[in-house]
Amino acid sequence: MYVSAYSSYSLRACSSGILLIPAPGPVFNGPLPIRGRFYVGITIYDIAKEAGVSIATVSRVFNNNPRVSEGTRAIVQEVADRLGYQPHVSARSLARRQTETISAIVPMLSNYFYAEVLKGLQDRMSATPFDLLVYSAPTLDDVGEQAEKALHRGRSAGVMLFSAPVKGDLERQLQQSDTPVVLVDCYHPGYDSISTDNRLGGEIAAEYLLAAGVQEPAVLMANPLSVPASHRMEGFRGMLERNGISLAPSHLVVSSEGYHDGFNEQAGYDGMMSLLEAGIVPDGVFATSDVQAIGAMDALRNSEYKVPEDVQVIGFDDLPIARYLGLTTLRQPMHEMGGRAFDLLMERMVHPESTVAHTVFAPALVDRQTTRSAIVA
Amino acid sequence: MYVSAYSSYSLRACSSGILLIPAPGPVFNGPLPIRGRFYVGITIYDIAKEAGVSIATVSRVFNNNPRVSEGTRAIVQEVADRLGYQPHVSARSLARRQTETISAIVPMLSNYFYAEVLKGLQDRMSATPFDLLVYSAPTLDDVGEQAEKALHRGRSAGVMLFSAPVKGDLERQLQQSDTPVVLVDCYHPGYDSISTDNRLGGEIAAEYLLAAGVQEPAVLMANPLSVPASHRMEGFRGMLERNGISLAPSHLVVSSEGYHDGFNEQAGYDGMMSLLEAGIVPDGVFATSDVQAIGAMDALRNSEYKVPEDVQVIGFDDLPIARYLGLTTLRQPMHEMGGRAFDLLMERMVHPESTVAHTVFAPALVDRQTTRSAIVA
DNA sequence: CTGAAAGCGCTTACAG
DNA sequence: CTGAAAGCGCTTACAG
Repeated sequence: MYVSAYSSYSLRACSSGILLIPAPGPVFNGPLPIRGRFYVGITIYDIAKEAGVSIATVSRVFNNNPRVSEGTRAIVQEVADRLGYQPHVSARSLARRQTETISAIVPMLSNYFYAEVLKGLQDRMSATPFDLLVYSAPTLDDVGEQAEKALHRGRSAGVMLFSAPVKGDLERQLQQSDTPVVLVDCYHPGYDSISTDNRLGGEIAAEYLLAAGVQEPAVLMANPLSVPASHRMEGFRGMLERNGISLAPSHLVVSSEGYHDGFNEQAGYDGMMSLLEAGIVPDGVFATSDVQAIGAMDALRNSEYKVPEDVQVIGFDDLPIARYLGLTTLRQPMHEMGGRAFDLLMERMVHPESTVAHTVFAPALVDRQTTRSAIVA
Repeated sequence: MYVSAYSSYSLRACSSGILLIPAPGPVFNGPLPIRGRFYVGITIYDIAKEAGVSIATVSRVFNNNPRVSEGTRAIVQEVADRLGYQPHVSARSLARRQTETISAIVPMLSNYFYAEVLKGLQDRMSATPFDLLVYSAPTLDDVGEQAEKALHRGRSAGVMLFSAPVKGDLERQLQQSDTPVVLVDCYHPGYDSISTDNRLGGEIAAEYLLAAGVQEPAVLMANPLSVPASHRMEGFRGMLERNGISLAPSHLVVSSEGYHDGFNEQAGYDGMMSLLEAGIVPDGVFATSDVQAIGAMDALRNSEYKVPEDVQVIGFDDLPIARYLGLTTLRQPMHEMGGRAFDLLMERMVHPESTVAHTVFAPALVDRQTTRSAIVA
């Protein structure tokens, strides 16, 4: 494979006709639209003066307080529009003792599972006044650090914590905070949560592979610190055992990457290669995520094994891409999970004392071409 | 294909051992860790009183003001730690006239290109005190709406606008704002920007396909309102013409989806199918994104065409997944783009009046197995 | 090195 | 329906 190194280049007209401008050197001479980092702009005092009312009245019209006459409301509105007034968010938050932003702490944006869940979240949020702060926490230490920021006083109206084991310091952090929390893809008895039944998913995968004639299954697992990955594996292994087949330690390959890594193509590729290099050729592979399955299939292809003829492969997640790759997998309703997570958070904000609720989705088998049963049927 | 409908279920112990709790109904009886949506917690007044100093002094130690004696600094610190004090972000922003959050307006999180760029951004940001607000703007109207929120007074120290045509209302919005802006994957003479040379990418794709023996190329393009997609296509077509080959209108299929859709697998699939159904079987296909290429390959597979033997395929982006799919493509340095975008924004915040700079990356050809030259070589 | 005071831009009882 | 005033929790000259 050949990769020409990319480079950023400057100071020449490139093929697209865009004039490239180096950091120093005056090229653009038009008026600079940017003035600084300080807030300027007009306040309620400006519009109060202009409209001939008090600031209280101005504030009332912007808060849709009914106790403002139509007349004054109209003139305030007109002045505000003309001057391009907009409330200052920090001042408003401070005075209201309430903020309109919520935070999501996710292991990494470049994990497509999270991208999909966040998409669902955003779609649901778009009809609300809330803004979304996204914190990235690839390692367990990062989770604590980012949680600290997200739970900062006045920072978030609520936080959604993704895929984190809630115990120890993190558990303490959450307990000390008054911010509503919902857990996504993880569990703790004290907090609302939304997840899919990972054990059940593993069980379904095992049943399915068994029915498809697999006799020597292997598991490509992400980092064992990941609770979802562990549950998927345990469900799989348990169902195997209930069918009289045991999962040999040699057939369980675990990613050594950081706590929430191992959910990527490379880990799947490496895991599959390590199996193959050890002379192990399973006839069925359960990967704890779709991307791992994709990596594994690449390893199989490079080693001249055919999927599903030689090796059947099943993933987990059902990313949109899985469909176009013909990947058999267990679907998590990612979009819906994001939307529901937001609903739960709103519910908790409105009723802080209501009973904690856990929503668990059942994963659904999506039968495609990387397994044999589809062919048989 | 069979998909069992997933469902959320409640009130039974599921296989994973998690007790499912319905929304109403008391099951969790432990102490509720959540108390409400209002800020509580201790302020500088509390710690000033406890430490026997003024609030000014407390503030100074938290702002690392050197003019505090070591002794008082130590006691204030101790009291603050003991009481678990943390500054209130809104109060601080208001008083400082400055906020520590920046905003990114992206078409959609579920487009993996953005997920990768944002990852690069986050990685760079993690060493800074800044937080990231993510706005999602799938349609052109949404862009205006979200920009309005992101540019709200006091909202963002800076905003990064992704893939949006900066003209008309949007241009006006930016001009009226004092917030530093950097453009990512788009261009305007008045704002710092970072992008890749899309036309050049198209040209390279054309040259490459031609060299690989393609005689009847086709283009699978995203929505024509997308400037990057248009430039890629134009570069491709131009280079073809310079080589005496013209791109017939029948061989240019354009997605009819919304302004920033068409960058997805389904669009690639549908585009390829429409070609095939019209009896057109190109021997080379340039897709304006990797995911479109993946969709197209699925269509080809379903129609029993072999890649690259019958049809060569080249994508754009070089998502991590492309490598494991053997997809030949043009790489954009997504991670680096995110990091650089942040640097540009910081630079602009510090030097509001400095010359506008445009950074353009040259896309790099990554030669893999969906084209023939790799095999020939 | 430290404190009193004004101010950041809103909201919201409290009177009228 | 409207206004004066206090307050949200900080920061930052200004004095000392």
